[in-house]
Amino acid sequence: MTDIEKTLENKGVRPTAMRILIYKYLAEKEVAIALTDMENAFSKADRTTLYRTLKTFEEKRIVHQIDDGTNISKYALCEPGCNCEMEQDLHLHFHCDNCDETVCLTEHKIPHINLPDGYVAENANLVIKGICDKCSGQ
Amino acid sequence: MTDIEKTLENKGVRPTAMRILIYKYLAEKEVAIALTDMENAFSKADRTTLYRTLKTFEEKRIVHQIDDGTNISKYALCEPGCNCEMEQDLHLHFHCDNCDETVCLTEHKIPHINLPDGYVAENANLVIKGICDKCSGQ
DNA sequence: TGTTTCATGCAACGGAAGTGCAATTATTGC
DNA sequence: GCAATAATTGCACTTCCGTTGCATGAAACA
Repeated sequence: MTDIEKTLENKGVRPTAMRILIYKYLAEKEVAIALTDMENAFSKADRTTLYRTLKTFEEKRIVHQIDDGTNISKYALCEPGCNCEMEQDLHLHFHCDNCDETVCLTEHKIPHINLPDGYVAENANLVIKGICDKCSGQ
Repeated sequence: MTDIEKTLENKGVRPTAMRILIYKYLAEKEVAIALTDMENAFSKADRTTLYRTLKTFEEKRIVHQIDDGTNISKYALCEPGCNCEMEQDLHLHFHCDNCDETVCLTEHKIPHINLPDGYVAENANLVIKGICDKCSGQ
């Protein structure tokens, strides 16, 4: 039983062949992945399977969904021990307008914001747009 | 010539009847408006006209686009004198998970973030999700 | 082994964004 | 005012993404 299988079981999802492949794919990518990206990477697999796998992973806190302002949902693996919903684990994301890739900046947490009376915060999403290190470096 | 017509002309768009109506609609709403909302409000007008008007307004800095994580683009009037792209005018948005409305919190600016080397920030989007004052008050 | 539960694949739907083109309206120059 | 030009609006259509229903297949369980 591999590490990935253990991880999946610990999170409460059955480690099927497909899911292990998808997990591996997400693990080796350093950028957030859209459903379309997965379709291209797994041309044999069905769209729905990929979709539902991502949803399952999200539900079980294996990945977190990222909304980078492109109106396309993307996903990235959670850090070990991350509890996505907790304020201390909410990190910001960077979207490069040049290469169109989105990355997690996990070490940059979203600062706490004091809201007006009556507003109750439950989640937060901060996306910085600009040019990423790879694109600006050249 | 009304104030709205002057505003539109100053921003470089011809103040047609349709555009004045749309501007008024946006002005009297306190929440961010999606294209679908406009369709319902202006059942006589064509979707494309509304769509393109919003795009024109956005281009001319009359409205700013808001991405609240619902994967539906919404729009709200810019504050007078606002230059949406400038860091000092980037305010945060609040999306209520109960009533599904999104509001600008213009007095709450997005805090400056120090990015890793090589990353160049050009824009930022911060959305807090939770329960708004109207929904939590009851 | 038979039953149940879960995962996968196929087909289709619906919503939203976007585009091409024709028709209409406004603006400009004469 | 009138023709020529440019901008705006409306209609039809396409594309893309997210999502769901249903049938099949594989795994777990009794």
